[in-house]
Amino acid sequence: MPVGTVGSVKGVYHRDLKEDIGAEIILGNTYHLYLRPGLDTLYKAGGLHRFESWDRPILTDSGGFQVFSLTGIRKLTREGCTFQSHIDGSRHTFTPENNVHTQRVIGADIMMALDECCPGDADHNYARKSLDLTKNWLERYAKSFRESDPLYDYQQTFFPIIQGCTYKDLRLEATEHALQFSELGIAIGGLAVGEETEVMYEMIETVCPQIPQDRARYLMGVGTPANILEAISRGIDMFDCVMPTRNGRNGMLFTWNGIMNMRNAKWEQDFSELDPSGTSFVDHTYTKAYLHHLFKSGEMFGAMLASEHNLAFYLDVVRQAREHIQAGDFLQWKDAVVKRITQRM
RNA sequence: GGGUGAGUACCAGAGUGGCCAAAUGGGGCAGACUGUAAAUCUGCUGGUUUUUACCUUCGGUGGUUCGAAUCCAUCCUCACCCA
Repeated sequence: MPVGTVGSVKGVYHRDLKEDIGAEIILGNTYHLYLRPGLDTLYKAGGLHRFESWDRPILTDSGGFQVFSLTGIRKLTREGCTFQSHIDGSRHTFTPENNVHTQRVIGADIMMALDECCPGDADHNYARKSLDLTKNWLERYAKSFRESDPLYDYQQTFFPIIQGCTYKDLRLEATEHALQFSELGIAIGGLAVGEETEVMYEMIETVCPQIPQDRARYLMGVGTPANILEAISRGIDMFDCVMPTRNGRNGMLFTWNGIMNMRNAKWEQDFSELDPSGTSFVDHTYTKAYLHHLFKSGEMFGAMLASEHNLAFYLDVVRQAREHIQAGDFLQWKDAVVKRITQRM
């Protein structure tokens, strides 16, 4: 299984799309499909034949997180969630049922269940109710999935999402429930949403041992390169995150030697190559001073180069993680590099 | 030579007797960003001090006043107009 990214599918219709999916469909654009050694054959056996021939499978999110970030213009009910477009105020509704349909239409290889992303600082009572809603939606989603067929000539699978906020009892309950609907993989959601990083790691440690080894574990929305390595050490296989592109656009570069804020004055006269240990062509084609200049000047090209670099770096991180797992020295390697990559340059 | 207008912090530009260390932009310096309403947002930007506070600033000098970036006199500089 090659490590790869799904390119941006935001606003881009699948080449075989059979229905107009409408403009309200919002999809993330940086899925980092790191997969631990040993899972490769699983995917081939799972009937997702495109995984064999195409190293860039499509993964679509349900929109559950968008709804989470829409506080103020959303309404959650048992039926689903209604929200207003920030563009024209029009109302839209996500239900587990129409969400399955949408992701069928897009033709994602991996579809994500519709869930409620519970805030990291929610109390147990709220988290309890939130989890009940997510469980109800998951059951309906699974039913709708079973009763519908792919619209294209390949199989699709969906990942249920484990919620439960920062409460171990809820996380365990959610894991047991979600596993009933897990075919090839399962996701952990509702983390990195306000809680302490250590708490996030605790939740991963709580959940992962409950998941069978042959199931891919996808940690949604995480995170920094260090977060990713720590999560891998706790059993996670897949990630996605806006961080490489968003932070890149805002001038932050992640490298093996630490984090650079390209807007900082210290780079103004630094004509060394962008990242000597980088794997992207931009790392050896442009200088730190040039990128600094682009950001200070507000040139879009700076954001483009930074995104390119960060995506390449993220992929390098997970590729090397795989190699060290295979070599048997992952933990030792991880502890050494985490120190380096988290320092400020 | 005559006339009019203007000189405010790095830049532009408000302010026209006390609530002014001086609005607002820009620039500068830093920070944030984790299933993308995000090429975004936040803070600082005369000096000393942790804050209160105090000190030095609004072209120069000298006045008026309890108090001046603001009023008066004068000088300097710039812009425009007339000759």
